[in-house]
Amino acid sequence: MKYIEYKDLDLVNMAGEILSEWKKRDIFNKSIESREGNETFTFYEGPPSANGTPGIHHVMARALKDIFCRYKTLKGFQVKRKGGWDTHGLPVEIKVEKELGITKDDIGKKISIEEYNQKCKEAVMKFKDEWDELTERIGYWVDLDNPYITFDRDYMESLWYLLKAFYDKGLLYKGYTIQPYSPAAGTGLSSHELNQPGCYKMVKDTSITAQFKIKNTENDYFLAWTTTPWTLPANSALAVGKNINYVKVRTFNPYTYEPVNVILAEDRVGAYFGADSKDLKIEDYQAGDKRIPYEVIESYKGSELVGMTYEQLLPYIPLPHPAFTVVMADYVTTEDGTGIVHISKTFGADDFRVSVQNNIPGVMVKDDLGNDVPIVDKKGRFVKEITDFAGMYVKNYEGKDESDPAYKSTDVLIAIKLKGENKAFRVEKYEHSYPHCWRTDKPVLYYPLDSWFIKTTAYKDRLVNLNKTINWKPASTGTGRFGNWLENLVDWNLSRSRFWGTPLPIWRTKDQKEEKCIGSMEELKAEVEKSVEAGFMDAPIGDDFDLHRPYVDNVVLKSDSGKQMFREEALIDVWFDSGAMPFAQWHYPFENKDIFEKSFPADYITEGVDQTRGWFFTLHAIAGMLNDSVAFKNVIANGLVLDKHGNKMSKRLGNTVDPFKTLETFGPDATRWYMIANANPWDNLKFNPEGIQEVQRRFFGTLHNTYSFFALYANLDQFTFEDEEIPVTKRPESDRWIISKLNSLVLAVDEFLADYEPTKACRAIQDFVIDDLSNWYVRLNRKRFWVGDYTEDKKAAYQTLYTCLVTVAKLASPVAPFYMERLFLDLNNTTGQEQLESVHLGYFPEAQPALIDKSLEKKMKLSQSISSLVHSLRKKEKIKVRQPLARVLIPVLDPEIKEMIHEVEDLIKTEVNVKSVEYIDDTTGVIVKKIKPNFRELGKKYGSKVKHIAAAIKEFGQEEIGILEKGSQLEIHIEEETIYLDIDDVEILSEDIPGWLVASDGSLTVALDVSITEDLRKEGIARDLVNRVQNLRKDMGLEVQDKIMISIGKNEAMINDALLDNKGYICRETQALSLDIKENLSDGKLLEMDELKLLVRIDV
RNA sequence: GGGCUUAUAGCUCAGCUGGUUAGAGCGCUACACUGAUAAUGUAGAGGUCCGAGGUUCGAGUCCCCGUAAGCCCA
Repeated sequence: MKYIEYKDLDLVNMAGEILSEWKKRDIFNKSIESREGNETFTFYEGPPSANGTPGIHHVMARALKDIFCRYKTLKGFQVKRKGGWDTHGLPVEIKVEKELGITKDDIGKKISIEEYNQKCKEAVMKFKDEWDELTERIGYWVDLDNPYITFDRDYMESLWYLLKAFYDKGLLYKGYTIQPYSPAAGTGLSSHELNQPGCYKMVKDTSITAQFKIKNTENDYFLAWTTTPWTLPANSALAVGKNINYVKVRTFNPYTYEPVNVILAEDRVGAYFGADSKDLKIEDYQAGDKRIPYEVIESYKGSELVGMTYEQLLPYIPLPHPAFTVVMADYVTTEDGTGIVHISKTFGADDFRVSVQNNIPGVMVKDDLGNDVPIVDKKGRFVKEITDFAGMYVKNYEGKDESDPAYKSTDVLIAIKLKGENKAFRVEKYEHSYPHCWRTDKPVLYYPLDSWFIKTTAYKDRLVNLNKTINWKPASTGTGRFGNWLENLVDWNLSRSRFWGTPLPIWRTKDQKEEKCIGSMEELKAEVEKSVEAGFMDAPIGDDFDLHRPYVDNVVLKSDSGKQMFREEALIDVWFDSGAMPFAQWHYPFENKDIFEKSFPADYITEGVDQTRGWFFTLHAIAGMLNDSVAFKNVIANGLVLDKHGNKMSKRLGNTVDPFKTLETFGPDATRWYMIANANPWDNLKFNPEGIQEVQRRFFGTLHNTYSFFALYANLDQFTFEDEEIPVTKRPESDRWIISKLNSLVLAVDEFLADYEPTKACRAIQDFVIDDLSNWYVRLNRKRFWVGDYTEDKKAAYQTLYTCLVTVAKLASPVAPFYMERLFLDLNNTTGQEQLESVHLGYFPEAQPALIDKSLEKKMKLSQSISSLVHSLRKKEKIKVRQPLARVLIPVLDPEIKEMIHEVEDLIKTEVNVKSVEYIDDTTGVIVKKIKPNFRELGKKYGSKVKHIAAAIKEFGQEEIGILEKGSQLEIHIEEETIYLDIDDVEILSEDIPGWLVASDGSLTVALDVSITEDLRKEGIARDLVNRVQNLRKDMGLEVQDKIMISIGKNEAMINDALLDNKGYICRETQALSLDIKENLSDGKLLEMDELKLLVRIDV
């Protein structure tokens, strides 16, 4: 059987062929089945949403998932990977709304919820086929046949189970958050609705800078500015910035003319006090003066103000301490206002958050049912407790004519009241952008709305600690982005008021006094039966009951006291869906308990860094709170894929890359390799197709060339690895070297992949293939493959190269699964070395440390450096490599180095075509040495004196160097101090050999003898001839193994001698049976070699 | 506004715990090689290591303040 020889490398078609082979032979399943009973490695697939087409970044993400699953499979683990689809949520709904040309309001009116949800269900899998195709074509092995789907009843039942588990632990509660709310429409608005064009409008509002009197002072006030004066009755705290500087200013209130001391940010003084008032004297002030004097009398850091208390501004509803305290908030700026921010817990999202963090209560009143409600009702009116303004709309929701001169907004009325009470420092109209309801065009309020929460804060410390056990790649995402997020955790708002999602399984009585949380289908059925008995429902529900809206909404349950219970309207956050996948993908705990237990937590997950607070968090929170465990042990948070200029890809800019086209052009392997090798996956990737091309040419091209080289000659020699393997120790030095390098590579790649460093692994493989294997080993050993008989040496060469290629195929197979499969099969199918039908069913190569010879690697490095230096000298002297030279001289001071070079002498000699390598040591006395300070050593010993010592060392001549080399100490004087230097404090290098042509690199120096003797010249001519004959052979279209006869026209004696002296060599090299010099050669070809002309004829 | 990341040659990236000439590949220029040949070798040009300060005998590397870009959150 022969190795397949290829014309050229077609990575695209090759991948297609491999793909159909895999399918035909069911290789993916075999890669799992063949590991049955082995230790498992658990991977969780972060479910994509198939309602859009996949992009190029999905290639990156999927490659990253695939690489480690394949690697672990090679390491013997059983790696099951269940695919999944994320199907619920807002993006789906919005897309459907758009398609149907409806808005949220129309749902339940123009279209029934039932129909609408049906549309969503259809839409969400719209592009599933494209996704599946991409997954397959990039070689991402994942079980697409049995995926988990978040809208499945079983999946949702697991979600209900989990929600009930939270509920039973007392971790699921109803509270409120501050959300955009439209009193005119009587509904909350999502951020998506707020982002509709035209929602934000410039409006002129009355803004007030209010004076908050500091407790236990005569007339000291904090100044805080607001553009929503109607929230001032709800003020319960003031916020300052940590690093902002504040000052106390002595001045007068412009409305009451009373003397006041006001505190505000230093940077804002200019905005409140005119420069023209600067020179005025406090004492000269007369009540009513237009210009008011001021004087800065004290200054504070923001942190110094924290904890100070003040009197309630509008004391309608008293509150206990710590209300009316100064707190710190990160969002305070000095761009406008006073640098002190008024906080009303019930009417601002930031305010609410800061209040919760500081235990500040909100200003609230009791409603008829005894529940806490804000001081503005749902219609936008002040409640009766706000006596002065009771029943007044906080904004103009009743449609009053604002152009009427008598019209006064509530904000203005509040301003008037404050002015009168010496509580307003400034009142002015302020134009700013403010959101409006897209339905009613009326201003939006930020308003507390009911929400269901998971009390994540109760487990904050545990979640923080569990996170510390997770191996994050990169680490900073774990400690920084994710860690900080956990440190500042707030309760998880689960509620979404939408239609297409998992309904919250909680039923309540009308009076809100009784409630029930349902955790399974069985439980629901049982409760419904009770309800049917009680006459609340007509019929029981079956096993096929759909848990979606509107069906669950129609379920009315019976409370313990016999009352009707209705479902709380909320759907849950879709992130709960995906975060629950470790449980729900197995329909846990209703089925597959054992599978779940074996596959929890995950060993590895990876998604984009944008998932940090999405999937990564919800996985972590659910697992941490319910199972007291991490959900994943290792995680790669990969970066973005940008266009080649570093811009974000977007449809609008038209710089997106079609993954299918990319795969069609470059094939999956080069694409994957490029994406992983070019930059660490957690860095953003500047995607440039030219980069893939380079990978294709440089890495895959070189590897393929190496294989082709091997295949060509191995086929000629019929090498199929049938013979005994020659012990590595018995192989030539260069074989042992590349085998040593190969084993070092195996260790390195294993280590990198185990450490989730795919980029380093790729680069190591790449360097090995290109530099070590192709450019050095193969180049140096070419002759062994094509000259002479099938000797032991040749066998060793084949075996060595084969081992290198097959090992590279295995090492690189996780990243380039198609090409490496091809390479492996092409090799292994011929030799039958391993009983494997796929490289992916095999095992990761075992490194044999005994075969790693670091000193040999070092030797080879030396020979490479020396060769490179000689090449550069030849080049300088314009002596081509074909011309043999007599000798290279290498000055060596270190006998160890000398010994090492000596061992690779032969290599050097062939590589640079010289007859001998000679060493010059000290004894010859011709070497000029150079001395350099060893800063690392000197720094340790002498610290600040290093500079002076270095200067002294620079002055040293050969004599001082000699002293140190003998092992004696050298005494030098630095600033009246005597310092004894020894050999370790310096580096001694040979620099020059007078009268020779030298080149040096670091500590290596070589000299080349460039004199060409007659013998050398003759040999050069012979080599030249070989070269020309080879060209002729090629021109004649001869095969490598074809034999020829050479005839040459007679020439001058020297040339004839040159040819005859080297006849054996010439014949051997050119596969010639004879070489004759003929007196009269008529029909030869005239060859020009430098200044020579030869008439040559070749006969087959 | 906050958190995190990134910034080194025209481009893509290395640069370990600080050590004195900052590297590689691609690209460019020149030359060589010519049975791996749409390959390969050698050499050259190309750097205020984003900016300003600081620590240190010594900073691309450590600290601080900025600038720009990106992501997430407000």
